[in-house]
Amino acid sequence: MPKREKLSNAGIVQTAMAMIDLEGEKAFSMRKLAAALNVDPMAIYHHHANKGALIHAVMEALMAAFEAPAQTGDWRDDLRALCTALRNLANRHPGSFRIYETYEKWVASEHQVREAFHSTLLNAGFSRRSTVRATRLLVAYTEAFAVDEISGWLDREDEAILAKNLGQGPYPVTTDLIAEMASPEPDAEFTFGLNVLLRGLEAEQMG
Amino acid sequence: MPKREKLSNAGIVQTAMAMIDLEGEKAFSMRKLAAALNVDPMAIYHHHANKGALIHAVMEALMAAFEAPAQTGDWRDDLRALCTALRNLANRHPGSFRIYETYEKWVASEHQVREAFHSTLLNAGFSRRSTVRATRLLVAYTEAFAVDEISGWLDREDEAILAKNLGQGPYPVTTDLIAEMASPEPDAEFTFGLNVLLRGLEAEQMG
DNA sequence: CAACTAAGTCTACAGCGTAGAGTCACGCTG
DNA sequence: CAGCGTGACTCTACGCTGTAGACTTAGTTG
Repeated sequence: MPKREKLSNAGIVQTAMAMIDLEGEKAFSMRKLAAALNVDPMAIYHHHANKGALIHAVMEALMAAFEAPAQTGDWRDDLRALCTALRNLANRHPGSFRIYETYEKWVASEHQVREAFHSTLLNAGFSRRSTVRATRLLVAYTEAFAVDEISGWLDREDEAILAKNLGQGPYPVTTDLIAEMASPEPDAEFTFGLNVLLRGLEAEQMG
Repeated sequence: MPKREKLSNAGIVQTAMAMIDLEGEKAFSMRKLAAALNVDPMAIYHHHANKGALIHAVMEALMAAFEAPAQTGDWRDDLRALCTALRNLANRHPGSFRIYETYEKWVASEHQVREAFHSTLLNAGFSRRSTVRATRLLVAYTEAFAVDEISGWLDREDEAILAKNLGQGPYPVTTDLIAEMASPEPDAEFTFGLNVLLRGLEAEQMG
């Protein structure tokens, strides 16, 4: 009998997160996780109360993996860096992030992310209320963008299919814009939104 | 034997959407749907190939239920109205919208939504590229905001728990902002983001 | 050594999606 | 009118899921 590593709470979470990121949430099951850990399915229940609790632990680990960039003194650059870090987190953990996007429960470690936005905005002179609202705005945009990105952009093949389907359909304007919609440059797409947001926030900061 | 209404493709989808909106995706199953329709579970498979196809039909119905407001001539007002309509859709169909937010497959009827944004922005004088990008930005923000909203804002009770947890924790700035985070006015929150976006887009329109 | 505890295993159950075969009522053709 | 095909629905059954509860085993402490 080959001696096995002892199960650890964190080890289980790490393996679970890896499986979810690779195969997606639907393909993930306690039994497959147990098989990957070379362990009886029920063994996991000695470390996590049930599947829901395990998923919650994965969410905590996900947000804990956020790496806040150092502040530079330029709040625009800092916010750009923060949003980019969040986007990078999503790309590193697509499956988990997808769950996070519509996760209902409060995840404690996500306050690490909020803290970074809050302090940057307060330092930039935003009011307390605007700081909270701007954070919500920036995080909402970044997360939704990242989820779109994870799901994959329209590629040339999709473009052709789409063109065919929309053909002489009821959406002439969109049909006409198909070429622009098939974007090969997600970075530029992301930056565009960020620039619009920051320009809008500059005005808010003054007012 | 009580005579039953004949099953219809659309009727099934409608019932399924209602169940998902009321109970959430996790609680939804083909067997429960069949029970609600007073029918054998397998009967559904004569109208939809499998559960995935049924969910897809629900997604199509969801986006088809988007009601585009009439254009007024003021592109800012029109974009505001479009985003609000999208937010309203989410609130009317919280469970389905939550699925939509991270749905990977292409949903044909969502082009109805894009079409409205595209034509408004093009008419306002945005370039073709900026039109597509601005649409992505506006839709991303609105959808993510709506999902947050659906999940429920921090209420007074959460606020107390949060305050206790963050107590003298490692997030002093966020802890200090708890009062501002417990928002009783989602409309104001949404409008704040919208205003920032539109101000940022005005600059883009000029440049 | 005995007793307790924690970790892992085994068995079992209800619920899931759905394949495949069977049943039944209807409308068409001869 | 008889026969028959066809499509809608039902029944049974299979493999997968999460997990409760009893059991086994290893390690620690008195």
